[in-house]
Amino acid sequence: MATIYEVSKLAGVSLATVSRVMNKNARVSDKTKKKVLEAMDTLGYRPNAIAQSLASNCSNSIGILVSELSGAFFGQMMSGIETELRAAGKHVIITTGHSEEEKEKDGIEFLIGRNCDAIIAHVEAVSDEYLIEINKGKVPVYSMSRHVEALKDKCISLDNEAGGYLATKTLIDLGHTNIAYIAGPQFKADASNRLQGHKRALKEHDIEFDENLFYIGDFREIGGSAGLKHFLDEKFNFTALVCANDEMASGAMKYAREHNINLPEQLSIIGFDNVIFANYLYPTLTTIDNPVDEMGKMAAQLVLRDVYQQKKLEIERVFEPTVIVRDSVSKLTN
Amino acid sequence: MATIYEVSKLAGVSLATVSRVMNKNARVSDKTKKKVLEAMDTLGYRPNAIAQSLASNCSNSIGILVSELSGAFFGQMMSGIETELRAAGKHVIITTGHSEEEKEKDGIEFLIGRNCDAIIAHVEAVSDEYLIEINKGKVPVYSMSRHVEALKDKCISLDNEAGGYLATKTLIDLGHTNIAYIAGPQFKADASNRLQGHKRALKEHDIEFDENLFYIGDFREIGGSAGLKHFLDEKFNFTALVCANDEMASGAMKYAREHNINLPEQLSIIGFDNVIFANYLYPTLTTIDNPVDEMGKMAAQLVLRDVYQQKKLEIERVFEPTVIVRDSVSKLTN
DNA sequence: TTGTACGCGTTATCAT
DNA sequence: ATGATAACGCGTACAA
Repeated sequence: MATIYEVSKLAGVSLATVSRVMNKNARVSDKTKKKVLEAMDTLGYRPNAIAQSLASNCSNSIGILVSELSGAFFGQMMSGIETELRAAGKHVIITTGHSEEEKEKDGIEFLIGRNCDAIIAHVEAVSDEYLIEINKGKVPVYSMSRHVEALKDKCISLDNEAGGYLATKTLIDLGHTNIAYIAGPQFKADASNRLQGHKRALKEHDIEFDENLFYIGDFREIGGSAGLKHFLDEKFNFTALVCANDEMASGAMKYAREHNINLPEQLSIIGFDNVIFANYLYPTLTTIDNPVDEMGKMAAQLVLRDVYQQKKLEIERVFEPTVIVRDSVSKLTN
Repeated sequence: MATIYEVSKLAGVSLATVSRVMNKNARVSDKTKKKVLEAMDTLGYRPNAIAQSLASNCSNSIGILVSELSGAFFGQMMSGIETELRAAGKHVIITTGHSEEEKEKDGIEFLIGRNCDAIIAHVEAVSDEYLIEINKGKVPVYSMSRHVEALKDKCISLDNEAGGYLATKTLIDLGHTNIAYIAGPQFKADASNRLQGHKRALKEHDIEFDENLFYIGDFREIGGSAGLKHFLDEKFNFTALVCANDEMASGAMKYAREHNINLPEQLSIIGFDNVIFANYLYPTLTTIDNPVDEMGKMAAQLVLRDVYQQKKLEIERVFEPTVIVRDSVSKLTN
């Protein structure tokens, strides 16, 4: 691989001049610039990113920490981030936390050790205090889908409480009053906020929260099946079901079909996230839209602005959820 | 951040010695080793990965190129790769190619520019020749899900032809003879190989390949809906449908339901890949298993062995597909 | 506008 | 076993 030194020799200029034409900031005469460019071309010169990083103390890489690499939710999120960052010539280093405190911390320190200029993390198990503490260090850690007041300038999140409210309110407006709820793991901030929204909607309509109609799932299909099975086995009375994400809704729908429950006539189901396959389920899933790709894009822009002093776009930090009405929910008929 | 220099000063040894205790290869006396370790500890020393890379000419990072970051298929693939690599202390830099030749080349060169020690690529648009050519360079490029004979030591792939054969054969064995086929984009090697397998199965059973019952989709849900719509609009006669991947099968199933076609009584549908949601569709999707996560893991092991001289595991380069029987396929009843 | 020289934090090659 | 010292490839004051 040709180095900057060889380029300078071929072009008959100094190392510094070559460096200057690369980092367009300094002024170089057109003549010499042309000579250098030509030399680069004939040598097929490619700057060594590692050496650049070492000298400039800037790696042009952004660390991303997600819970899982698979799953529609994270896929869309990563996609939003990477597209935006790549267009700006940055690159992403991706690793996983698996929703476990130790692994999440490991992941973040791993990314710091890799000299990332910033980290965008979707963490669920570490404490707010840890996030605050780690942010006192050199590399800024941005939080996705989780709001920490002390770090609000570094958070991009959906108003999950409003989303949870919206989901339940949608069912109530259709006449349902016996509404079961399958929640996500409550140590996860978004899961807990969604539940709070659910409770607020109930309260607002004088419906008492019923522990019997509450089940904590795992945000995966199996959690939805297990939750619905639980409610049915116990013969509890309900006409509608809120699932705290679409995967669980899918699992619940599968279980319902296997047990000959007509959807949505006998049971209305609403999901959360509006992942891609929600529109291909049967019946198509009514759900709460969670624009994760947009949020990922926004997080990337935030980093570009704060860390690399690029652009000056308006940053939207808290996204508002909306209902996507499809076929899995119907009016309560007596 | 403490540097190796400060550690050496505090421990009262030279830079070289500190470096030696880090890279456990060389022999250092237990006494000095202990001193150094203590110094590192009190200073909270963390080696600078960038500087290590520059000096050792090894970045400990592996580039991954996928078509998309979202989608069950790529999610599982990345997950398999990352888990294995991370456990070995390596990290992944992920970027996308979007199935377009220019972007795929861009992506690969981007990763090379980032000094990746190796690249694992799922490419679809670039030519075999390009892959061969790029592999003459310093950084080895491994290919996922695409077999290139001249590069067979660097390829991890599913026998897609056998899979395509298996899918169609499954239907034939159930009595179907009018079998429609929705293919993937034919410039993609896996799509083309699956189709070849389909044709072989037909031929083997003296069924003529019917252009009318052939449609080229896009590997996404929409392609499946469009394909089935096409066949139905033209009123072609068929009792079974092979979709070259599960997404298209999902799209076709949705379209079928919307047009009151009973599945699988009136139409048997088989998919390909066995992505996670295949088991949550209605009816649950019979499909060809494609162990992408296993293949990702294997690719990672291959890199670990060839590039980092780790382990000496047996590498499995070509995986055999199997049928996963579920509910979307039934016997032909006259 | 251009060139010189030093620094970035390691590894690696010699000596000792 | 340990210590100097030269790379590694580039950015950047400072000088010219």
